[in-house]
This record gives sequence, structure tokens and C-alpha cells, in this order.
Amino acid sequence: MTVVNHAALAVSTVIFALRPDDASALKTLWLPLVRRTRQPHEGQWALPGGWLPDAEQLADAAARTLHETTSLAPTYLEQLFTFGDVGRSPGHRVVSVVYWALVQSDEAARAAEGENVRWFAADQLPGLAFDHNKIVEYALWRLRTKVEYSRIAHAFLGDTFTLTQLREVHEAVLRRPLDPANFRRTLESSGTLVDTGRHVAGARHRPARLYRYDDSDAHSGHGPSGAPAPPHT
Amino acid sequence: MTVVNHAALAVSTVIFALRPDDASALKTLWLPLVRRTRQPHEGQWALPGGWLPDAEQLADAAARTLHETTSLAPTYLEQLFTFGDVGRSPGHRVVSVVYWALVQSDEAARAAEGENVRWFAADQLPGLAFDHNKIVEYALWRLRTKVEYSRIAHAFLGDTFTLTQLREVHEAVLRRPLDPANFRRTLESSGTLVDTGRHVAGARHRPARLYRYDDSDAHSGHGPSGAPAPPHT
DNA sequence: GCAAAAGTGTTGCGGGTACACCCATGC
DNA sequence: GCATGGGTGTACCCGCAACACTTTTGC
Repeated sequence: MTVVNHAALAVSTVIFALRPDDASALKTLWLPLVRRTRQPHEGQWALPGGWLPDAEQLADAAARTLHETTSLAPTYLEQLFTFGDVGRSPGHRVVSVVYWALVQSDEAARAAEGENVRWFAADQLPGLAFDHNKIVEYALWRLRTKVEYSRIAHAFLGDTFTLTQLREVHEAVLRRPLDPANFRRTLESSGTLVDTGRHVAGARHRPARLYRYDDSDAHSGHGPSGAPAPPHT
Repeated sequence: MTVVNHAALAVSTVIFALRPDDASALKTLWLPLVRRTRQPHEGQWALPGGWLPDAEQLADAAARTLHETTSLAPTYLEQLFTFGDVGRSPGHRVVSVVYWALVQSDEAARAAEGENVRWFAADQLPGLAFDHNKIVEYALWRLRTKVEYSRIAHAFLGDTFTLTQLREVHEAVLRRPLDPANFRRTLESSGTLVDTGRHVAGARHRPARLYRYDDSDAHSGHGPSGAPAPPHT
């Protein structure tokens, strides 16, 4: 078979985690970036990623580079978009298949950070290499849009969680307060929550119920059940 | 710069048009396929597409192959998904950036058709080459989902149209009847329609108003105005 | 008891659906 | 006039936002 093109194929990932903001009690979205150690854009911050190995699935390559930069495993990973503008990388044509990922907040606290890996507040990014600012902006829009109609918010949390914890994730992502009463009813009537029967004690108020998500598909958040979700590859 | 991967980069397009179905008065979704003239899958039907030229934008490559197979220009073109499973093409790794397109129905009637290009009803496809059946299924899901919340249906029509024509497009895509009265109000209150003042005469009933779409953005169908739409590249 | 957050009840508004009804044209 | 689709009016239902209220804990 003859390969007639020479564009390089890269895979990059926008990784989101929730972190407590300084001064503000609210959690905000943060993401890890890596400093480029070679041309082009040497010294600038960029999304984690790399060339696509011949024998590796696209999503696997995204999860791997994610792990290599943060030492974390994603709880959610989905293809975002493929960026391939002719001029987006100086010198050579590069087509980047970009994924976006969510990682658990408590794990993100002990994520790797070093000279060439640093976490940034998602809405206060410096000028990034290539078209990565535009990519992050689009990923943020997708995250905020999808949180409103899908059940991805729990990817920031552990297996079990209280409704208040889940509501705080929504509030942090959407940047607006939500009514606790209505939030509770909306999720309870969605049928995706399972009451574990356990409670969280210790706080000086009524103990909150612990929930977990119903994994029996049918609630994937993509149209009517049975509809094709975005391919998982 | 060192290119460290050798996966081949292809661009393919799922092209939709509405055509009158035999016997049934309703229009249904059709799409053009090309017969493969070489291995692998020689003789089988496949999506139009080709290798990505070094200096061509992704969307341009999609529009070009679309034009080469159908002699048509798309009225709507959007990136669908990038398919890159390791085993999806026998022998060599192929990553396909897939677009989906809508073409006008009246033009589709005079679209090119020949020995190696043929139109098929979208829900009665034969077994296609590679993973193209899965790709079409996903494109159909995206089209049907997006018609319900976005304003893409007019891409099947000309510059001006009656509300009945637009409703028939929705009905054909969604495969269910819609109430004419409510359909009218929903669209009128959406603020995206502009009354041209002209009417369609000649039928033996009250003449229908001709509308066109308001092009002054702000109604792109992607979240709140100003939100990043899927990159247009 | 008091503070604080969990959890419940209730009301009203708005968008969508169903369906009855009037309007304008060709024949 | 009559048939046919264009176009309007209206009542109902349901989901959601607002907000008052009750419950259960720690101190």
C-alpha cells in the first residue's frame, strides 16, 4: 500500500481537574500543561501529547500521555476534535487528534508537578504554543455544555458522593449557584442515582446520604437508549 | 523535524440528501457511495474520500472529494469524528478524519451517478468496506440529534422556502409527523426566520409565505451566543 | 437551644403538545 | 361552493425555578 501523505499525526489531551482556588472557597477548573523543550515554541506551555505510535489506539495514546505527565488515570476520556489547519505548526503539517479528560479532584492534589509540568487555572492561561489556547477554549465549552445534559460530573468525584458534593461540581463548572432542592429532585428523578444507604457523619449538621451512579447503561447521556454514542475508540 | 509515525491520514465524508422514495410520498435520506476499485475490500461500496494532501485543509479535502464524486457543493459541512482503530484497515494503519455534509435536494437530483458511484437509502445500506457502516450510523445519529436543536435543516433547501417545506425536511429526517401549527410557532419565536414578503402562488390553496434564514450569526445553534462553535477548520 | 446543612412541600411560569377553528386560493 | 393546505387561537400538561418550611446532627 502506498502512503501518499506526510502530515504528522499527533494526539493531545486537555485534562481537567477541580482544585480549590486561593482565597476563594469555591473550586475552579485547572489543567496541567507541559513546557516545550524544543523548537518550535520552545519554552512555551502546551497540552500534553505526542506522536501517535503505529500500533496504539487513539484513546490509549491520549490516556498514556495523560498518565506520563500527571501520573493520573482519567475517569472520563472522550475525543474532542481533530485540528489540522495547514499553518498551525510552523515548518511541517501536523494533524492533532485531541481528547479531553476528567480526573478525580482528590487524586489531582497529589498529581506530579515539576519544572516542566505545571497546573494552571483554566480561565487564566498564558499564551500557549501552537493553537492550544483555541483548543482549550473549545474543550471548556464542551465540558460546560455537556455537564448540563449529561452525567459526567461524577467523573470529578469518587465512587460514592453526596448530592452536595455533586452539586458543587456542577456549580464550579458552570460558575453559578444551583438550588440544592431542585438539584436534588432533578437528579433523583433522572433515575441514574443509587442510594447506597450509607451516610456521611461527623459534620455538625444532619448527615448526608451517599450515592453512587447506576452503571447499567441506558443512561449514557447520548440521546435515546440504544442510540450510538460517540465511538469509544 | 522528525516524523515518528507512519499511520496514513485519510479524509472521508458522509453526504446526505433528501430524495423522494419510491411508492412512498415522503422523502427519505440518501447518500452517495463509491465502489472500491482496488484492495482492500475491492468491489465493495465505501464512503467518498481519499488521502489528505500535504497542503490542503481538512474541510477542503472533504469538500473536494464530495465534489469529485457527486459534482455537488455542500451547503453544510462539519467534522464528525476521527476513526483510527488499529485494526480498521487490513495491513496498514489508517486514521480517517470523517466529515458529514448536507446537499440541496433539488441539486441532488442531477448529481453524478455512474458505474462506480451510486446513491443508497441511508437506512438500507449494503455491507460497506472497512468500518464505514458504523460511521454512517453515527453520522445519522448526529444529523437526527442536531436537527432537533439546531437550524441545519434548511441546508437541504434553497435560499428561500416555505414553512411546509422546512417541516417536511424535519419530518423526513426525524421519521415522524410534526404538527404544522406548533412547528410554525416554534420557528417564528426562534427569531432565526425572516419573512421575505413573497409568496408561492399556483397551488389550489392559500399561498404560502416564503422565508429565508437570518444570517446575522447569534443563532448558530451552539450554546449561548459567543460560545465557541466546533472549529470550522 | 442554636447554627448549619440535609431534605420536603408548594406555587407559578414557560415551553411544548393537542386540537379546534378561520383564511385564501384553484377549480 | 368545495377541497386543500396556510395560518391563528386556546387549553392543557409537565418540567423547572423560586422559596418557604421541616429534619437531624454537633456543639
